[in-house]
Amino acid sequence: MKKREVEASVKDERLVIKRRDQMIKGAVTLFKQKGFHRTTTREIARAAGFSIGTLYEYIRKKEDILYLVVDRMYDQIRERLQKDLDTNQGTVEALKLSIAYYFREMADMQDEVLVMYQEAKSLGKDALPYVLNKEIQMVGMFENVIGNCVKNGELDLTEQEVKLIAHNIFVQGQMWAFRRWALQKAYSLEEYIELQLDLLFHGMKEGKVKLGTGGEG
Amino acid sequence: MKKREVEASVKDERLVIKRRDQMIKGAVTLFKQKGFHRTTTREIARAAGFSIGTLYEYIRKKEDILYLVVDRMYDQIRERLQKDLDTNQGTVEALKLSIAYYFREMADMQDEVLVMYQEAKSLGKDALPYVLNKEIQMVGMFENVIGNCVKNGELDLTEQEVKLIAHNIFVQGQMWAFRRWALQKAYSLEEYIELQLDLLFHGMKEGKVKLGTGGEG
Amino acid sequence: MKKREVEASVKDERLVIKRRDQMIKGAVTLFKQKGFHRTTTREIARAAGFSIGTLYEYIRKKEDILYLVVDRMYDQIRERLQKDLDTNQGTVEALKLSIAYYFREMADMQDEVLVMYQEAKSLGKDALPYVLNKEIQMVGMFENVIGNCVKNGELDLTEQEVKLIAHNIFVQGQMWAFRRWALQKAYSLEEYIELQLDLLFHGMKEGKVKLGTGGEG
Amino acid sequence: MKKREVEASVKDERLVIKRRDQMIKGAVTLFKQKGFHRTTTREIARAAGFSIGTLYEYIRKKEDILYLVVDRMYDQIRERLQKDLDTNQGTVEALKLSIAYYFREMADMQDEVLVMYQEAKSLGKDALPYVLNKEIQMVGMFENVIGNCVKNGELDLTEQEVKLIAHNIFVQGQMWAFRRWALQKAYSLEEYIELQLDLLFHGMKEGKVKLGTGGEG
DNA sequence: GATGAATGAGCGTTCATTCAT
DNA sequence: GATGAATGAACGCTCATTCAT
Repeated sequence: MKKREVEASVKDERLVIKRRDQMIKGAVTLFKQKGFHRTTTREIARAAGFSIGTLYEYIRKKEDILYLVVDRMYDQIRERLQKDLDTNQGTVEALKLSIAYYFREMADMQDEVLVMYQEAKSLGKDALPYVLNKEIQMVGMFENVIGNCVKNGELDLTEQEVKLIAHNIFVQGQMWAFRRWALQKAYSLEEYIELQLDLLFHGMKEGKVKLGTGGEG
Repeated sequence: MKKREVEASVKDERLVIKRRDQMIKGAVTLFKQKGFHRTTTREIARAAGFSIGTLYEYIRKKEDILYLVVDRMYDQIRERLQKDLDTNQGTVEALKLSIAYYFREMADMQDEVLVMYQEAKSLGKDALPYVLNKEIQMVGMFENVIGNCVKNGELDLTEQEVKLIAHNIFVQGQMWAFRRWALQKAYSLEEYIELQLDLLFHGMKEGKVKLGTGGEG
Repeated sequence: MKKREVEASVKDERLVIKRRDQMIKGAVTLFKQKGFHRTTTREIARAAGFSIGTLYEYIRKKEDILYLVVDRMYDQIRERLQKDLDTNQGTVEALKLSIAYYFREMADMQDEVLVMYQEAKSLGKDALPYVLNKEIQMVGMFENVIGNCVKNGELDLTEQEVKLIAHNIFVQGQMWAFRRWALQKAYSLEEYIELQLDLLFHGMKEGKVKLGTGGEG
Repeated sequence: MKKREVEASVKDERLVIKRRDQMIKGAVTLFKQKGFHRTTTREIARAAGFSIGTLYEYIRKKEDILYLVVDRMYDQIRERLQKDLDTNQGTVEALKLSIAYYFREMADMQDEVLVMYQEAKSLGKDALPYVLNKEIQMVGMFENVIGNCVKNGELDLTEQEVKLIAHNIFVQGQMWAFRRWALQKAYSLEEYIELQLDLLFHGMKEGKVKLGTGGEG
């Protein structure tokens, strides 16, 4: 999918990038604090260090800022993840490390993750698909590494299972952020990672009681 | 936690319930389409079938509507879940049925779940804790049934594991709604349920290749 | 000037009077506290002890209530004043007593006076002249008693002076209320009365320095 | 007491003053006609010659306009008065001129005075004391010049009398405005001034009839 | 005669967006 | 290229008034 371009009146490409950096930096801070809707364009301009007039030289609508912010976030996350997964040799051991790495990255970007998940719906009909596509790509990255383990014979999973596991991992990374109010009281990040990994790989452990005999089979 | 009451000017309790039903029904539809912030009070009134003046006879602030919506959802979900879990005998087999039941219920209330998930943060400082508390209670319900399986000896899990599994189940129920754009293309609901149950109970199945040499055995 | 009638839907005259009494009593209290504009018709109805619907059986517009209230106040003040002045024999001594009496009455009705003076302007084009007429009548009462003193030869004043003195007295009675924030800190009511009387009758007392020769040359 | 500042979004001080001038001018006219509460912000903006949006670039709340209006009036009156009183040599003759000057000024600002007198109570809890303080200062100015006459030996008055006379003068200046409906029919301004001055300095003139003998004892 | 639910015009205020300088 | 004053549509909310019961 082609990158959705945000139009700027200013021609100087270098300047556009610089100003948008300032803009995004300011906007992220504000969105974290008060959300997209409660943040005014004036506030963003001020946080970015220039005037409201200047702001509008680099975007067309307020929503463009949200898009720019979300786009940047995805790129950051994917970039880090990519770098890690590139070194992944397709073993279960490496997979575990990658998942743990991903969980830590997401924990590191908690606020950003929250912004992304709560405000993305405010993106217009043209920007949203583009953003969703980015997420599909990221899930795809996990599908690949898990898929490699299957190819290696280290795991025995159908394609459907692989896909769903990738989604689960992806969501569990976000969970740490969007359920922080519950999870972060009960677990340290490392405990969370260890437990989730264990559950991912082994599921719920059965007790010694025989299940077979009666049940509802 | 005491129920946060939304004040109405109208005294007739029956009428209050009826009008709020209309209101909630209209609001859910609108919130789903455009989110809480983009929905105006006039639109909600119109969707509910009465005037803006009448709307404000039944609430005090726009946010009250969101609270009412979210509160209603939680109550519905919990009520249904409660009813099901009450008949749960604390066996693994029953647990599976309950999880499947929960997944189906959540799928049934997709729109509501989406609203809940994306707009809850717009609730004010007094309503939010109340809502989070409701979620804790619901997660607690799963903790209990899983805990019973542990007591029975059918499952062998620590308390921490039980808690996290409950959270995972809870989130996976929501996932079907908030990741519909990906999941519902790839799976039917029943496939989703079956796969998730399998993963929950058995984790990723290992292949025949020996892993042993290094790792954590 | 004919009494401006406020129309009522209810026919029973007795009831109209009774209900309006309740209404006025409640309204005065509220107007004192928050003024006419900040008081809602619902509040007045509640304070009066009946429903908003009933309120409108006895008036036509909110402004009618203000008129009723102001009208009542004037009647009260005038009635009291009348009673006193009726016994006035037209001597200076009696005039002083009447002025003092009037000052005390106005002090007694401070809140009412404030309402009258701050809200009367909100009366419509038809009610205002009627109310102003009442004030002219009251000022006229003072004009009469002062005029009597002139006729008696106890005072030597032109008609114009009499009229202005009557206005001054009238305003000085109100002053105690509308400048309470300054006067009531500096004087007790009796001090105020004594001082004002002295100034009214003798003006500023000259010192012993000769003034005569001619200007300040 | 520190000046209560009304915040403006616009930075250009010159412009702020200019726009507020327009605003105050328009607002006075409207407040005079219909009072503060019945005047809408849109009307004020229109009367000032700009849009509602622009209006709010120069104030924060509707009440700010009232404050601005009242503040401006006080400043104008005091400034003029100050200028006059500064040249006052503390003689009775000069005092008379100053009072006459003050009466004329107040007559000149009738509309403003009316607004001040009737709407000041609508000022909020923070602006009101500030405004009352201004009035105390103005009354204080009269206290001073009268006090000087006492020091000179031209007048023989206690401190309490001086204070009350100052209040009376102050109120009589306003009277011409707020009782215009009666006074301006009966007197020309100059007549009013002459009569009031005479009454202030000499009180009611006694007739030739002996009062002493017995009175109404 | 009493009620109170319903109405909707109208309020104060905000804020994304424009455009002359 | 930068500025910020100006704009006005649109918002949340209030409340005088009506009218079916």
